[in-house]
Amino acid sequence: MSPYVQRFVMHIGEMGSRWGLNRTLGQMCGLLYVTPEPLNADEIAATLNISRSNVSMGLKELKTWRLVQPASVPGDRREYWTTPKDVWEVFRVLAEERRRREIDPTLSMLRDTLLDEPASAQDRYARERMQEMHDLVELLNNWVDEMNGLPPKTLIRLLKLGRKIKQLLDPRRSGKAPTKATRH
Amino acid sequence: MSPYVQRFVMHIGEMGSRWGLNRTLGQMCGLLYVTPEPLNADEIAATLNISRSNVSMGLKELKTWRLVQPASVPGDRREYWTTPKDVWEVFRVLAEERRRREIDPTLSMLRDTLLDEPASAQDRYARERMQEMHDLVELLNNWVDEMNGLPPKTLIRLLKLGRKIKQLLDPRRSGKAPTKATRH
DNA sequence: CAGACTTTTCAGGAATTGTTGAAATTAGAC
DNA sequence: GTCTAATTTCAACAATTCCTGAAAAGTCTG
Repeated sequence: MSPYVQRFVMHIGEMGSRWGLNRTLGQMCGLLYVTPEPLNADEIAATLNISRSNVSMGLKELKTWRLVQPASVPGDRREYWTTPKDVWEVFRVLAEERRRREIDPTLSMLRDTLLDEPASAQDRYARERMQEMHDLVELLNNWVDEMNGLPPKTLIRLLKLGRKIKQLLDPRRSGKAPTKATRH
Repeated sequence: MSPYVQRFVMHIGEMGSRWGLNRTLGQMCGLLYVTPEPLNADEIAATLNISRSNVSMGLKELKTWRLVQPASVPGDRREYWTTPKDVWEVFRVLAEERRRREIDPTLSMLRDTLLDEPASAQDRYARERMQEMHDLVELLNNWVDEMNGLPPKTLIRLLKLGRKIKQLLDPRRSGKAPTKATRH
């Protein structure tokens, strides 16, 4: 591994732990992402100086993250691995998986709990807070879904617009008919 | 702690570990969020069945996350604590802090590395991948900054629009700001 | 500044998470 | 089917993270 690549791989490894992966998983991802050809497990182990079994377990977990894809090399029985090379794809997958792990369980819990009757003033207060949290999470979730359905080019255009989007939105209440009478 | 509140607090605790906090930190946040009045450290320790010193360390870290605010109770020397009660505020703070911890360091690393000359074909390939990653992160970062500058109401309106925003983008649709004019 | 009360620090132990080599399993070639 | 190479599993060990009680450091009051 050249120093150039190493700097990147080691950094991604360090960040891995902040991203719900761990150092090794991060390093594996980083390495596969910046390596043009797919690598087999032994190559990964040798490059990162970790055991073969660690690589096996790492790949297993990375599969559940959909961050790693098998590739076969003709005439070689071993399995080769790589990551999606389109960074937008990586980002999308990462966002989806993180939502599945970090948001969805909480949304379920909130839904369940909100069905129960609060039994005291304290519970009623708690319920209000939970309702607000639920509504916010759901709003964001839906929005992400909608954005995901957009063609990438449109999405990029939107992102580049940034705050200017406000101008399209504001001057004469435009877009969807406001169902609630907000203000005149 | 009522079962109603307990369910919420325990869940947030479990999720805490997936959110860069840990179980205790999560529980503390959850408890303070759904409790109407600020609590002092002893109350937190007693409610969550953890040691007083653990609470002290937890509060220390939660302060660095800006998730916890001091509140003083007249005639009581002890410090009382709460979280912001506006869930949007919590969300905004959380997003900022996570970016600071999870994104910013990587952006720096990418900038630094991209200044270096790649020395081989492999390095040049790696550089391309890094450049793309850099550009994506920067685009998203800028966009988040822009959105943060928007008044909350506008932001909510945007989020609710979802994919329909696309219609506003399309120039052919109707020259200027395409108003559907459903106003009375 | 003494005394009472509160918060913070920190070294050591507990718990959790990560890593490994050896053994078991799987899959392909013959 | 056997033989061989590749992969996966798993129990034990290692490393890291978390939690605690005891002690130190603050802080307010008179």
